[in-house]
Amino acid sequence: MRSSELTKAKVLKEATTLFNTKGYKSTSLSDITDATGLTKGAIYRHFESKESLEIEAFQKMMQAIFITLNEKIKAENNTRDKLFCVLDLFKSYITNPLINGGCPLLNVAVEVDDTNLELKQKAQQALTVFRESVEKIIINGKTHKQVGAVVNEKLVATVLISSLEGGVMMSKLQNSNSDIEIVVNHLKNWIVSDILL
Amino acid sequence: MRSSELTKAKVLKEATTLFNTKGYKSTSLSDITDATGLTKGAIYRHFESKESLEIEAFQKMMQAIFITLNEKIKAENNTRDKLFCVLDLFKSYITNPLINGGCPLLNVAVEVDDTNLELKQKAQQALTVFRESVEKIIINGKTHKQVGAVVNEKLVATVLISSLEGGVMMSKLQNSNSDIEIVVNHLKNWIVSDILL
DNA sequence: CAAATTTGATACCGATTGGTATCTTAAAAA
DNA sequence: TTTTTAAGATACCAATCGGTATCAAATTTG
Repeated sequence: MRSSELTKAKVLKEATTLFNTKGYKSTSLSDITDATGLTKGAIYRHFESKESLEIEAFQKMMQAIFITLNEKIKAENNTRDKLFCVLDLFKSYITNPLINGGCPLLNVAVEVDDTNLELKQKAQQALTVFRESVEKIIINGKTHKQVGAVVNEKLVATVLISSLEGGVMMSKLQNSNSDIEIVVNHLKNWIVSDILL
Repeated sequence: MRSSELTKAKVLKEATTLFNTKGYKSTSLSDITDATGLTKGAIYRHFESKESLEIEAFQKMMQAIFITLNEKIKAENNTRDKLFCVLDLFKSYITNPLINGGCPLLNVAVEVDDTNLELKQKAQQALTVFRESVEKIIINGKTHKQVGAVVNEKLVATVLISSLEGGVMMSKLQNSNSDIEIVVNHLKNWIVSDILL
């Protein structure tokens, strides 16, 4: 009966892709049964509702992203290259997506309203985690004299994230790399000339 | 029979609000009949399908935004203040919304997939119109010696729009003005120090 | 091996979806 | 005023939605 876990993983994997490409509301249970070859009975054995499946899928995506991002950040040993990891992550949403459909956080943040309270809270938490990990790079950079002492880490994190999310939106809409690449290049120049010592 | 136009306008107005707050897919015909007090018969007399109503509603929102934005841009007589109009527009999505639900372009760009081809095309066109109107400010600024000749107008437009759209997303998710205000302040400083002569 | 348990398929549920045919009513044209 | 035309309400449609009760098969456990 070990295959039970495989079934759950399969559902989660296919649902994840569907939610991030078609949208959460637009993805029906039958979309998921079609993609997995399983039946509703199998899905509802592992998930108590569509909503909880949505939440698990979102959490799984964000966890995967944070884990690989943190690994890459840790692998670099200076502030510049750590920050560039964040830029590369967003570029990869378009050029070499780990998950199709663009940034899961952006997708949920825009789709969700006040009827999806729990999913919205998860997205808020994800944004906080993400922002804090950028701020941490800046703070550590100050400690190691790689970042100017007057630099405001909250401002840097907010500007980086907003520009990158907007860049992903634009590139996805235009089916083109050019917007996210313009944004990433500009942010690299900004980091080098205004943030780093 | 004069009321026919009023009825169509009423449907469009309520549908517009619903689409931009709940989302297009999540808004049902009965949501619209509830909001208007009309019946499906009345709605389908004026719109041939839900999809065409979605498209008309989106176009109406973007047109309203472009018209008021262009008026405000024209009312200013220097590059700096014209660019600041664009920033103020995005701040207003959160602080004093002309339409509830944030930026209609962002909402459609994220919700739409390749099953909504026509709506996606309209969103692409809207982004192009928007980008070109920012580029025009920069180009005119060069002509009037208010913008450095080396400034790349496409880069400026892309960076402005992406940052602002991302800022709206963040502020809407967090139910707070702070993110969009940080973004707007940062962009103002950038414009003054790097774009203007 | 036999018994107990879990898994997943089948068949169903009521509610809601977008959409339409029809008919009354109200307004415009004659 | 009468006729014609158009607007909007009613009542319906098949399809699909998320969800569940049930049962057979597969798997663990004893």
